[in-house]
Amino acid sequence: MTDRAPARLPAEIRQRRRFATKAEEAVVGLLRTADGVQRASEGCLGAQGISGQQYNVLRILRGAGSEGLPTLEIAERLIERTPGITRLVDTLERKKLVTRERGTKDRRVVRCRITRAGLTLLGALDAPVVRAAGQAMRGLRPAELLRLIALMDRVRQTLD
Amino acid sequence: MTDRAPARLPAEIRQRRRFATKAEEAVVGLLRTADGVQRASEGCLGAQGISGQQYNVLRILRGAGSEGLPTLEIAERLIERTPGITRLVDTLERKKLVTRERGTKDRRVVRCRITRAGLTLLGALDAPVVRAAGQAMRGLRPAELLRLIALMDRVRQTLD
DNA sequence: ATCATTTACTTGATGTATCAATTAAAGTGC
DNA sequence: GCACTTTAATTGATACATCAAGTAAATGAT
Repeated sequence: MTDRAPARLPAEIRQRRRFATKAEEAVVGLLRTADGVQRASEGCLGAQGISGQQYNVLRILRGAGSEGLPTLEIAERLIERTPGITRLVDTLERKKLVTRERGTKDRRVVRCRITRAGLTLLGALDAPVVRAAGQAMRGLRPAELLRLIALMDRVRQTLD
Repeated sequence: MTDRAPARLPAEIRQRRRFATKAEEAVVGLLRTADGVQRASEGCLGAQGISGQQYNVLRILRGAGSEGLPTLEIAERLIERTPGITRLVDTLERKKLVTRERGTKDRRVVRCRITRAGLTLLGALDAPVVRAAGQAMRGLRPAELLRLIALMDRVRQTLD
């Protein structure tokens, strides 16, 4: 028995290599990081009893102003795409956070608007959400944050 | 009327600014990018009739080898955390892709193992998944890919 | 003018996720 | 040995997501 023969392998590398390629490692890293960041940054929404998707719909409608937006345009702007936009807006309407009315010119479109109550709710969340985002990203210095943003923008440009 | 007074603002900036901070922009970018990349890279799973979470459980169990893993250890290693690990494994057991047996030493733990069928299924997915990841990340050059991975690792280190 | 197509949403069926509460076994203190 | 806590996993209630199919209005083609 010579000492050139490795006695035992560390237990962690029984999987020959965790990722076949760097692209795969990046994909997993992205999903993992997004899950953690989402958890960290959406924690403060629970206090107001709305989900992340509902919050994003409200933000989109606030951004759209008093003209509101057709239902499917909200879906297009959402962070996570969903075929369930109708029921998502249903929920917000039940909570009196948005209103809907069928268009007069084109009677197929349903225009959604945020209510006063919706604006108030969003107002109460603005500061906590910004604070939570800052916390979630505290591991990076400003320049690194910019680099991360730029890299992800580039990834998205080639998607679809 | 001097030309120093701006005549009108572009319509897009009726929302004073889209993000209050760069951290918030990064958080939204992360969620958006992850959603798109997930869609792109998990598309190939549909062919085998399993979800991304199910696929990840199978990969974890393949990595664990023949000893398998206790149910909750799978949950800890998952990309996206879930309280629904029991039912996730239920589904895989129904599909005959994993087996479960209660431990003899500690009768609380349930040890999960991947079956031959599970390994075969994973084997059929390995190449498509790597290919899809490469496609999803084709917007970045190798050095940029490494930088993205490193930045996200740093973000995760400060989470929780 | 009529019919086919597209667009904008809605609905039904089914599956998956999430939270809180529960069971059962193991460890801990005395 | 007996209560007390912790750990591992399961279950029930309810919400949310997803897919396929459907409705109704508008648009386009002949």
